Amino acid sequence: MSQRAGMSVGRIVAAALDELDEAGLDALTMRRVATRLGVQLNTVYFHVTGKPALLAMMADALLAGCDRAPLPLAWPDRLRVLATRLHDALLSRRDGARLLDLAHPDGPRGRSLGDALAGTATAAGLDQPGAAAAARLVVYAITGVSRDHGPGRTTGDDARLTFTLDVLVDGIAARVPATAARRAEDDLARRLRPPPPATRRPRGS
Amino acid sequence: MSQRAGMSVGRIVAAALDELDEAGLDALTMRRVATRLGVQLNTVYFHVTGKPALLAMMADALLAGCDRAPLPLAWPDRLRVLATRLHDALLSRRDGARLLDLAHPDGPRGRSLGDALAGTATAAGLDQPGAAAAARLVVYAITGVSRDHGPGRTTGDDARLTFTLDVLVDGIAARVPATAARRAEDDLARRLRPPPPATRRPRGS
DNA sequence: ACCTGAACACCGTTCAAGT
DNA sequence: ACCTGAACACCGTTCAAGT
Repeated sequence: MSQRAGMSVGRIVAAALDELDEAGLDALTMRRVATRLGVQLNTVYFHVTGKPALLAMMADALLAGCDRAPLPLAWPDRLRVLATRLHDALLSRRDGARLLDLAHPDGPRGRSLGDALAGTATAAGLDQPGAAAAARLVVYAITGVSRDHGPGRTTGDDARLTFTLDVLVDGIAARVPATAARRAEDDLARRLRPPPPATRRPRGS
Repeated sequence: MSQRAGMSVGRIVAAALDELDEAGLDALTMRRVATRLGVQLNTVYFHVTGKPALLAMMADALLAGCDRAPLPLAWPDRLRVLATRLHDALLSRRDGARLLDLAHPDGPRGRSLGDALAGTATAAGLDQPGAAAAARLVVYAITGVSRDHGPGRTTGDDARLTFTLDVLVDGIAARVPATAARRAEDDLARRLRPPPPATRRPRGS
């Protein structure tokens, strides 16, 4: 019966994710989270505004690290890696995909991943609204694929992810005007050339 | 206080959809549906298994007619028309997109639309698993676009739908092997030739 | 500031009847 | 068969205190 339970938002979010894994999204309850933490219901409410806020923080936590590790430079590979990491993240917890589109994450990790995706589409040569739409489209597609990915790992599931990524990459590539595509390629080539060469001096001077 | 209220599943689903329009998905309650029908709560439960079943039937009703009216023969146009109709259907009711991915519709209209989309992808030249994946992808994308479509009609919303459809059509086209694409084109050309010519008789007989 | 105990106004679902 | 009335076991959220 200690007065101080040493509670924190971080511990609450972690416990809520564990409860999600065990009980599923439909059975996820503020009371169950409190019970799991060995604490009174209102202790949770002291640290967290309410259930929607908790769900948003859970969704955001799920996306942690999706855009952390080093990414390939070429935009198609980068898009594939980002999308695959999102896919893995959503499958790492039970009902992860349902959680994501129930409470779309405005948190830092969600925005960071969205920015990384939009940046990748920009690198492909899309303009700003196009890149934003492409980033959303990737999230829609991956969330859907993850949601329908049954708990029993069917062999066709990886094929569906691959197919989806192929369609998206080819579709985005086709939306890039020829001039923008060439400029994006030049950008990439310039970044790949190991030492950026100084402006060449005329031979005789 | 009439004993017979003349209740039916159809009236209940219609009332639930009206209640959805007025109150939104979060406030949609079995009791509110009953009240709207001027009937006791358990009258609803007599005709409907439970709330999940009602939501599924609502989602299915939302999809009615998406694949009814005549469709263009060429697969890109057909895909665009089907997807646009789905988009319109999801926007025709408040929280329509959220309803759809909360209770994905196994009902007849949902399957019918899914079959129409898969058939369109098959007409493009995709094999069976590819066509199924493409059909799902279209639904994921349109649902996402519709969900993020704010209640205030922004001018950029139609542009986002167009962009999304462009990416999907181009991406699907790129996934079709060259031989399958030519066969699909031949199929279409054969169907467009107005009178199917009888097998030509040898000149002399 | 941090946590408890108790309550409020709901909710989905079910049970026992009525006609 | 169709509908009512009343209840059960919850739920998210809040209020009034304690230390």
